[in-house]
Amino acid sequence: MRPTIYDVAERAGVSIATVSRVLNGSSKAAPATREAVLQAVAELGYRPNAAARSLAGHATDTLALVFPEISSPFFAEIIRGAEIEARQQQYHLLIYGIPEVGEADTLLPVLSTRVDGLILGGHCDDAFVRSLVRQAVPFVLLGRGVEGYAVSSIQADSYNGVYEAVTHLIDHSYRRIAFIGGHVDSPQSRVRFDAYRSALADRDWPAEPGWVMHSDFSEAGGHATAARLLALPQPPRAIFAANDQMAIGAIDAIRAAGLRVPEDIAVVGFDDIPVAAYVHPALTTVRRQIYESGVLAVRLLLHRIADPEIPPEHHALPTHLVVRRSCGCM
Amino acid sequence: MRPTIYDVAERAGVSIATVSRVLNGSSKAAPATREAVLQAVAELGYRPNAAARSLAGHATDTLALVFPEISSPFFAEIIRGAEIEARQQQYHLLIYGIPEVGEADTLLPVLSTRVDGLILGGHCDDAFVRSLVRQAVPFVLLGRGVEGYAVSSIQADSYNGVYEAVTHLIDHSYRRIAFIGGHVDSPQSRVRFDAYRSALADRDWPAEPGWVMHSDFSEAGGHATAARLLALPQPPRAIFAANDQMAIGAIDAIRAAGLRVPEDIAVVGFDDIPVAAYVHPALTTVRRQIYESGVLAVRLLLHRIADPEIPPEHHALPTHLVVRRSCGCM
DNA sequence: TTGTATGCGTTATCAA
DNA sequence: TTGATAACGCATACAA
Repeated sequence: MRPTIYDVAERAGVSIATVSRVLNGSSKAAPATREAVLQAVAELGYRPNAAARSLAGHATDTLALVFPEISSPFFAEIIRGAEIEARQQQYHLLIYGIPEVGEADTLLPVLSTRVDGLILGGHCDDAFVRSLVRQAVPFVLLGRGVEGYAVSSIQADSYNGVYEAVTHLIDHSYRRIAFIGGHVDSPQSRVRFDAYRSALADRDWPAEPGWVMHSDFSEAGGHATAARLLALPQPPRAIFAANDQMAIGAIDAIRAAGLRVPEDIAVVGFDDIPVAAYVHPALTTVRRQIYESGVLAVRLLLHRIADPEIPPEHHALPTHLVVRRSCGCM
Repeated sequence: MRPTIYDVAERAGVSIATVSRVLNGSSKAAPATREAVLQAVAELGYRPNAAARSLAGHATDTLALVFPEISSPFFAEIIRGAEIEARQQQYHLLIYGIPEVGEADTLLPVLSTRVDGLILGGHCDDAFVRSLVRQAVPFVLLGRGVEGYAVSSIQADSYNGVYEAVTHLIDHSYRRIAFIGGHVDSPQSRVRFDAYRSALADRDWPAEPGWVMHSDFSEAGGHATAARLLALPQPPRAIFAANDQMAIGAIDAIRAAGLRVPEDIAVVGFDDIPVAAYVHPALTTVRRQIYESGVLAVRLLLHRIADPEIPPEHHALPTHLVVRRSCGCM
């Protein structure tokens, strides 16, 4: 049987209230008793029971990460950042994948009693976000925002990143620049498309609805979509893909068609996932601070938990183009 | 304020004991009262408090995943499998990264009260494993085994996978086959090296200590190690890397040296991570059931939790060579 | 500064 | 089949 606070109290010759106090530092204890308690704790190897503690103290010291695709390189890196920061802050991290948008609703009731707050990543409908706000569950949005609600959010500055990437292609005189987006309904995908369109418009560059396609953020999706682009009567000379996985898939499709990257078609991605620097040709891409997003999400959430009244913060993390070989400009 | 079991009892006109019973199905309740309780639960939107439940019931319904590198493609995929299976079994999943081997010891005491069991992945010293056994914490080992203890483990059948890969290279007459291992002290790395050596020995194939190097399972590590291999007076004609990330790094190094894959040097990896099929040249690699490992780990752990007395199971999941372009045999 | 006593929301034991 | 009631292990208001 694990030692309880009573065992510690007895051994130290004090009451359990005193033990609790020195362990939580809630109020002063005489140095002597403090020492006695600490020693008893050490000797017994006592660890407070988390359930009892949260039952009495109304805090779980636990956060939840709720994501659509846990295992993509992008989310994996976010998880890493969140986990490290959470641990440093003495918090624990629960993880949930929600392949289906609707599943989040099922999850919430089960979850809500086990966590102090949650980090919501990727897509999920506004109705769900609203219900969270209504239930006063502390949470932050990662990778998306929501209009009209007081919710903290962290996003990459996609607009500027994409604008820079497309402008880079224009500056190197690539005409016929195609765009492969993610899920059509994703707000982030929308922003990136807007940036793409604006970049073209601002330079009076040729634009064509046929050069814009939407996929699903996967390598296979990028491959298939690029293949469709190549089959066009007027195929593109450059492709911007809204994430690196699709870009890598696109490169594969281009080569499979017997063409070369970047000589025949240039490719630019988005994210700068770890493998981007190692594929061939090395991927030119828009770097964003993935790991840092995870860290920041935890910090913002902890702030909100500590003081639910603080005004929401909206962070747009900087992005910048990393020029490698796949765009043919170096 | 969230409704408690008392609110439900009052609304249904029964005692809290009855509410608890119908919710847990522990013993029979009259259909009528059962209905009344369920209705009250629905109307109130009642959800049992997890802390109270585990305090009274001695179960947390939570598992922990303890890994060295959360964000590698390999572990990310394991997490995905474990998360899906855990959720299906109504369990929650905590996640912890332990970059330093020693950190596991610090983690355990904090962890132990919050989970019913844990899944240990990657490296951690035997002393730690022993202490877990001593403390009767239910756990399973993922990706490694431990000698002399009654612990369930799940591993890929690395030996046969590597043997098949190296034999494949031999069959295609590649002489001078190099081996890039992971951390020298990793048991898995050792097994893979043994398979490599045996494959060569069984065919009386040239072997050379200089062709064996150890790295760290990362792309950068694979790159650096391959570069050292290329600088040898007698550089290898083929490289087997103990995971795909190192293989991808190695390909990059080979190209950086002005050589071609597979024409000048063939490369084979291990794992078959999702991106392996999309890099160039597409990576020939030993596929193992990563996702399935995660699922199986949860199942074995749950068995062990349900009955700590069951004998440990050791699973060696099948592997097989997936021939793509990087080995030059197709 | 320290101790007593109560409550947190369940499950489980025992009677009824 | 149901209902009191005692744990479960801790935090904390209140007393001393």
